[in-house]
Amino acid sequence: MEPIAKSYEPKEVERKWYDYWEREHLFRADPTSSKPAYAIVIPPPNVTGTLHMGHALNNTLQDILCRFKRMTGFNVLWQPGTDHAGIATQNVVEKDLAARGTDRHAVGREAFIERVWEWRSKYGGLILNQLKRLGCSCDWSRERFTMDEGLSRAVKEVFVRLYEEGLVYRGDYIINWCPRCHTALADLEVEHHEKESRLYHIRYPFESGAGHLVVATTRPETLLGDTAVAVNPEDARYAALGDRNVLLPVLNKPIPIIFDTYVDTEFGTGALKITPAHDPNDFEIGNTHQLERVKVIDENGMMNEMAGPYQGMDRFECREKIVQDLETLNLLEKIEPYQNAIGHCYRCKTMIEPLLSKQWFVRTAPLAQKAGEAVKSGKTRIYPANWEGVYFEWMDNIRDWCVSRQIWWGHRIPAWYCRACGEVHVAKQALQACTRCGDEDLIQETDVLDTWFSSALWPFSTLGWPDETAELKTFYPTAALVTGFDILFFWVARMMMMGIHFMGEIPFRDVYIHALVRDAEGKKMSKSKGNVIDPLEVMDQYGTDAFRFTLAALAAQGRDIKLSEDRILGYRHFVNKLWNAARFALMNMDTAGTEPAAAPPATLADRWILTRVAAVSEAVRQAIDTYQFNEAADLCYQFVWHEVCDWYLEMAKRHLYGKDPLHKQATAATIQTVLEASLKLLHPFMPFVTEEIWQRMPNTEGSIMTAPFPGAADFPSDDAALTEMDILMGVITGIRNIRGEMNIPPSKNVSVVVDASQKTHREILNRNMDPVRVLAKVDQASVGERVPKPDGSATVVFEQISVHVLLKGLIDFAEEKKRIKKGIQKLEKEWGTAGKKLANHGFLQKAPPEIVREVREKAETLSARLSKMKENLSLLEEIDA
RNA sequence: AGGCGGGUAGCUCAGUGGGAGAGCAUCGGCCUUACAAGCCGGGGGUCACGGGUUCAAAUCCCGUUCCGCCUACCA
Repeated sequence: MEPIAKSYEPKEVERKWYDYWEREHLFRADPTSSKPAYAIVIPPPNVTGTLHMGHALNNTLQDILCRFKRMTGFNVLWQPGTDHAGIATQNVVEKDLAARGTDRHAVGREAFIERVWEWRSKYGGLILNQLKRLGCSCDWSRERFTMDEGLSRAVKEVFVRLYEEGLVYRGDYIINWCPRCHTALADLEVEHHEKESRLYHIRYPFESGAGHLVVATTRPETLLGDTAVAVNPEDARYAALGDRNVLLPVLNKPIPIIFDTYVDTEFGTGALKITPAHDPNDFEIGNTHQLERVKVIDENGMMNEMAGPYQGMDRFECREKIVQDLETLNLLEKIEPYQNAIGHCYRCKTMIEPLLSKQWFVRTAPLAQKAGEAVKSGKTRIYPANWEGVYFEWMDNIRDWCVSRQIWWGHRIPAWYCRACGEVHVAKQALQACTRCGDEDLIQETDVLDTWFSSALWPFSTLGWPDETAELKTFYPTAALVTGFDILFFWVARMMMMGIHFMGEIPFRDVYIHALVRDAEGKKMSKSKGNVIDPLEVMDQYGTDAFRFTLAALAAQGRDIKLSEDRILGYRHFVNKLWNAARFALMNMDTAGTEPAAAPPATLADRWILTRVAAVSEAVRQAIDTYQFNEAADLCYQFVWHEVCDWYLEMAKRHLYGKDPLHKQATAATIQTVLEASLKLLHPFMPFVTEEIWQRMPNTEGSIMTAPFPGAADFPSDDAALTEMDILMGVITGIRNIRGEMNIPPSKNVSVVVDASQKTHREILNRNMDPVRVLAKVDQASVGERVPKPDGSATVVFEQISVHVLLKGLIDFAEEKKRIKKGIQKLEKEWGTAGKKLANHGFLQKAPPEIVREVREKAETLSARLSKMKENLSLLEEIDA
């Protein structure tokens, strides 16, 4: 292996180790393993997709979980794959056709679908390769696609079974129609945007006699399809109307006035025009009153033959014209500005047209009830828990799911119609003949299923269902699902419903909902806003490990992530820090040898760092297990940088550079232990750099991926070392503080006199004066009891220890007095609050005893420190005087 | 309209009953043989505002305000 470079260069390293992991089959799951199973199914990215920040975060978190679980002894399956993304993919290929001057209708259905498959085989793997760059440890040998043979079989099976159970039906309903995509959309696929709009007050003349009824509407063009006007039976204004008719303006068609409590007397004029074929509420009212349904707008958003003189006009054009005509007829009372939320297609942003149409639906209520219960009972837990409320809200108010789509790319609905008798057959395969009339002329339904129908089966369809496979047995239910909240309803809720219904068991035990990645201003990243940060560019610039670590460190629960490049830069520095720590360690292991020393590590630093690594390992395990990725990342960061590098390695240098071979070896062995542990702790976050270093280390075997994750039991813990080290750090920091404030250059050594009133403190310091000398740049040092403050010294007080730094000729008395006064002020404030508490009877009586004891001890320490500092101050003042 | 989340240092954010923290930025000192992508030290906060509960509140409750998001069939 080539000599270790001064700074970490991610590019080649990343490719090298990813290839190695794949070559060694380290991502492979084993359905026959005796280890406990841990499975995650990937939220399948669209085949049309390219990696964006959302994917990067989502998959980084999953990879952290998978790598962590492998290292803690689980048989891990991370199931990868892609989604066929019906409308999105069809749009892409259609755009391509348009560029060639043709369209799908000219090409024909079969040839078109063939083209989509071609497109998919050419570009569909793009995002998966990008996931590999991110380091994702998916079991690629099990890659699935929602349209592949096995999954298509599962889709058919589910559809047919639901139909047989009466949970799938076909019927005439108002659906959301996208006139551009030419398909029905589920309620969820409609985005509502607040729009400046107008409320038109239109006069509907009475059929008989004079006068009119004024109706308020935002959509005057739909009046052509009105089949009634409704008022509230409680509304005194209209009580006398009886069963009169009004005349539909322009068309002069008589329509009845009906009474329905749905009508809000407060809104508009209290009279509501009813258009059952073009409004979901009107449709419902039309049903109860058995009104005729008159469709006046067609699938292209154009007025049809029922629209009389307006036939052939676009719906918006018609609106303008009809308003003009109403004005001419003196039937327009007024126009008010109005704001309302209007539905748009989530794919193409075209305004939705509610349209009466024959569609396939899934009856969701019975499925939703069980899916709700599974979370209520805690069988599936949602993290963070506040999403449970959102989940319940949706499950409790669920409406039937319109699953048919009038597009070509997708699972064609397995239903056949008999041309002769009209019988509908739902079956897994085409029938030879109609079972009712025996006719052989059967035609298959042309609609396909909503993309989310197949995604809803993902946790079991990918494992081989409906066959009873070893995979299903081992990995279902899966352990965790990691996803963004934006698809909580689209996907998570539906997987719950389908999983429980068909597997008889929840699809996953935990659902972890992570944040959305926004730009540095907190705006949603979008191409149109131009504020998109491309994860691939970030990886190029900063390295994948730094990027992944940033995402993890920012992934606090319950808050969106504002991604700023500063943070990524900061964590790149951390990667480099780790790299250099390893470089240092490796250089010294070379010279010290790597066999564990004969004598156990005896220095305070060794005992301390091993105790710390034990505690940190445990804390990191806990944090990852509870999805606190930011906590885990931060623990690693603080530990590696500020404990291992800043303190331990600095203290270890003395032995490494010293002449005692035994100490040298013991220290090298501890460094090896601590470095190995650090690498393993960081591996789930930074897979590449940790593997690179791991492979360079002596005495490591195989990949770090298969190394056991550190735990508390792996290291000797020694609580005394923690308190001793606290003392030592306090003294060193104190001296450094004085040096800094007094502007003593690092090249200049100082002498110190330590006055410690406690015997244990004196012992600790006497045993560890060498590290103090090195780390605080001290030449002469002595420790004593009740040592008088030397002339020309600056003093820092820590616990009950005074450290006098001799600064003959260097000291600026005014500065020193200022410094001490500042310190006294700070302490007095703290002492004040502690004293207040202790003077409070309520506190002494009601606070837990250990808290009271803590405060009391603190007050004592503070007061001892304070008196020492004041003593110092008065000494200084004497000298000054 | 309803619901949810947020307001903590200049910036980005942790912290959810007992010591206000991190990273970046900033200021001062350092080319100390792992690392200047570094080392040492300093400064900086009325924890949005008002009330309440509690011995004790950034943390729990109520209200106000600002920001963001989600859901919704008042035309």
